Amino acid sequence: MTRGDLFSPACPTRRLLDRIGSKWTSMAVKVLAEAAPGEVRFADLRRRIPGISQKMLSVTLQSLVHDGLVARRVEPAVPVRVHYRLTELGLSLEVPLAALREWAEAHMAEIDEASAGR
Amino acid sequence: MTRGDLFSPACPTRRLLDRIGSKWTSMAVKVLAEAAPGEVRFADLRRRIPGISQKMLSVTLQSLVHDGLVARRVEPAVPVRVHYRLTELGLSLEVPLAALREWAEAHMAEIDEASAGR
DNA sequence: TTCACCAGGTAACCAATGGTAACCGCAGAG
DNA sequence: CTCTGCGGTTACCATTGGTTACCTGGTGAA
Repeated sequence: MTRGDLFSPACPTRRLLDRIGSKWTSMAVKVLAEAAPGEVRFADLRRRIPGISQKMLSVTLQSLVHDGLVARRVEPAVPVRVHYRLTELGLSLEVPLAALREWAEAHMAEIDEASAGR
Repeated sequence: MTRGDLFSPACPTRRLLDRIGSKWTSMAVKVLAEAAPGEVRFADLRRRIPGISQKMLSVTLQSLVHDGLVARRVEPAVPVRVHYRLTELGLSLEVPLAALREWAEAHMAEIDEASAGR
């Protein structure tokens, strides 16, 4: 359907997953949630998310800020410091997300087993 | 990293989201969960997931079966009928997923508002 | 006979995602 | 005077994900 597609206004879940399901978002949210209600600086986030590049961290945070899940605070210090923290909305998302995380930690081994099995 | 990349063995959440976060998986799981513990046939799924193509439903179901979240049963009838249902693992995933769905239904409007705002 | 249905498979294409590398200005350390 | 760290941005590429379109092969309906 290349056309207008008025469908799929439905399922907000998919739209949510489109936002938080991208490669690095869940890890960023996790790190920010662990630090909540404190803030984390850009470079700290980078260190705590192994393998992420500056660009990807940047765009990931931008989208989270854009969606109102993360707040960005610029400290006008000498080399400018930028602090990130979860908003209230972000913190509320943390609840179901933590449940999903627990499930993942408990059951991903079974998925791996099934995937490897055949 | 086109190379081996030994990093990111961590965060099972991201690996989970890599699997269930793709465009159609969440909707397929939802439909199967609504029908659980009953089964749903291919064409029924196709009708209940507006906009999905045959191919995408096919590959989506394949990956779910591959990951052990969905079971596939072939009924050797005249034009062969294929039935899908959530496995126990899939059903257990439904719990945190339902929580995420509830969050999405309750709060996506706020995200939309924030996104539209700027 | 021709059509549509069933459950897919295949091929080709296109857009979006993700990744690498380089660059920016500014500061303090050496 | 050069190097590093800070918080990005930009340009460029490769890979992936998703899409349309067409194929199969057997069946019952028109």
